[in-house]
Amino acid sequence: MSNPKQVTIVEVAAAAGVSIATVSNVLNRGGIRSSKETIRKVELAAEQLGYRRNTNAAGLSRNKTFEIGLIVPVLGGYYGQLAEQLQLEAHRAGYHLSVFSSGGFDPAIERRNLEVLLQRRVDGLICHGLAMGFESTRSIVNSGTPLVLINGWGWPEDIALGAVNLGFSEACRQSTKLLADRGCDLLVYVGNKHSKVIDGQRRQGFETGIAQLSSPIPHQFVDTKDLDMERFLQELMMGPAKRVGIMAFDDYVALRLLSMANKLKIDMPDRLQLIGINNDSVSSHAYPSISTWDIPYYLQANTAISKLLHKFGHNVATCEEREFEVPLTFIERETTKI
Amino acid sequence: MSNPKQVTIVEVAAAAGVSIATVSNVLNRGGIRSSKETIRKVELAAEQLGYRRNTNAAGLSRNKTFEIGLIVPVLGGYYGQLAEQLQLEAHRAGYHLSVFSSGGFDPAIERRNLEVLLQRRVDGLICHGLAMGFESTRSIVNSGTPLVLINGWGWPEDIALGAVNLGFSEACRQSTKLLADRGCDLLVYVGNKHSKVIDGQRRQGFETGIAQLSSPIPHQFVDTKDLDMERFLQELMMGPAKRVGIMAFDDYVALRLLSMANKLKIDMPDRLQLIGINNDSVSSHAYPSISTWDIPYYLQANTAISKLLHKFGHNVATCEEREFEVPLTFIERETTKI
DNA sequence: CTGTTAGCGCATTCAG
DNA sequence: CTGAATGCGCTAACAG
Repeated sequence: MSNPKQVTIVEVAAAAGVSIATVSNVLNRGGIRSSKETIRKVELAAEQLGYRRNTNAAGLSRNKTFEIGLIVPVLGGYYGQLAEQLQLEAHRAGYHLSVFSSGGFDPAIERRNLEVLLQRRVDGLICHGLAMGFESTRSIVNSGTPLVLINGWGWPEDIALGAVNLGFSEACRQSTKLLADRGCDLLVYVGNKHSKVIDGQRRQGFETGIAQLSSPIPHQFVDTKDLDMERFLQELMMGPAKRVGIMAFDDYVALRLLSMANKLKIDMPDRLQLIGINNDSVSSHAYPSISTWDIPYYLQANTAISKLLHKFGHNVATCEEREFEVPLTFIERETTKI
Repeated sequence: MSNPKQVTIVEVAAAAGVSIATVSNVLNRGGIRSSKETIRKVELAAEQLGYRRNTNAAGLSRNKTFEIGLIVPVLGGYYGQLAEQLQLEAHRAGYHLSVFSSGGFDPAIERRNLEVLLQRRVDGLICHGLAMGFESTRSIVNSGTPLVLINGWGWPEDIALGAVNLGFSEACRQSTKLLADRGCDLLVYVGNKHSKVIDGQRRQGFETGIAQLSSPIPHQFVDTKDLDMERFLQELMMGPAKRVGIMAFDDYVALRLLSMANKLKIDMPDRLQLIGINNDSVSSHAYPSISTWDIPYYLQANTAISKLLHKFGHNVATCEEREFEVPLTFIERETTKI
């Protein structure tokens, strides 16, 4: 017995001198109206007794919890921003959002949290960058709970309702063009294979961009993990390239490159140009400030929630496509401006 | 009717040819043992039918949810790290943690989330930097749900079980000494009044430190909000001080100062020294890298959860003090090393 | 309009 | 060891 017994509608009913059904009616403002008098009495009694509805009981009774579960890899940066926005959108629709972290792509934790959410009978699920594979996910989530993926490319229809994906690929594609236009004669993508699928999208966009260049430019791929940044930049500067353009995995990777460039006194943007992704606050506060791609959190969150609401039967406009791609917008700052 | 009807113990019982009570027993590994044979039958049936326990119903029935609610001002940086750690500790104790954000100290959102959590009958609550005042909080949380505060100084006993606070004050106090030792002849605290109570702690520690200096050093207070950093740093450099020591509100503020200093080509650490707080990843990746105070997340999370567990009746060691202060540890980096 | 009743899914006595 | 019965707090018909 954890809590010292909370007030229930039974007590409120007694205090107000009405039946529990009446209490339930007035307190939830259902279709049924009550007389002014009873409303007053009930509200007063509820107020005085400090009544607080037990939503678990309510959910049990009507088989609907008005809860949406969210699982993100980590509570910070881009994921955190998204979560905030999702919470807002959920609230707007009368739901609440419970946020869980998979502890940095840990499949075990992710799985546990998924299980917890399902056991809570959440009405819907939003998952970002599922670390588990198709099969694993399917076996867990086949209960009929609607699932919307964020940044989930090519997931089977029987698992997820749909997905809202960020246009990383396109952003990276355009970045190569942009860096080429700015006069870069060597292009490099500094990835992060830790975030497997997202890294894949970015890399692919970069490759596509390279292939579409009007005049070919040498390029290379490296990964943050096995990279000695200092040595890497030094060699770049001693190489034949007059101006190197780097597409960084995200703003944090960009910041690290930028810091090292500062240390090596590399002239930015003359000898080195840099583009990040996310428009994290660090990108604008760094010196020089980092050009980056901004994420339309509102659009992202709104479409994700809308997909769920639609499934719930709410009458909302929602895109038909299963995989909706939201475009990023370029924010030009000092690392590329010439 | 949101979900297309989930499997219940009734069906499992039928399939296994036993009663629901038996199912409940074997599935929850309660005190009561069952025969090997029934265990097998039940587990098989549950497995095949894809049974998943409805924790809401279970919670309703035993008046215990094994859920802990967490409210943080924002899902990112320090707060995010803490949330991750709290989730871990909660898991370890057999609870799960639902994370909510108050959307950046928004009292309305905070209040709504608190209410939601209370209505869900969470077993316990952990709140970080409550935006609402004493009275407001008391009126909401007086239901008997145990509440532990993080960074809540001087809260009345009838509201919160206790608090675990970070030693910001002490860290700032020591920082002044340190900057003085490094030869700074002007000390300034760049605060952030947006985070009222935390800013207060830091400022106070800074003041104390100043007062305790063996030989007095001129000092000043400014606030991030109404500060033109460029002009501010320029004037500092043109002033009489040979070496300025800045205690920044946190690593992000420090990064902004550092970036501006880089832009103005101010020599760090010779003419300007800088200390941040939080040991955020940016502090180590900036150039020059930022000296800062590291937060013992594990200790923080562990004591917070322990306080709750203790209240729940679990037999755990827990500190007696109502307000437990966890000390920060200094990480020296290039902005102060000479 | 208001009260009565029958569940929601599960845990928990208390008899067999 | 197992099962029938009761209740957790609330909602949803359905009667009055």
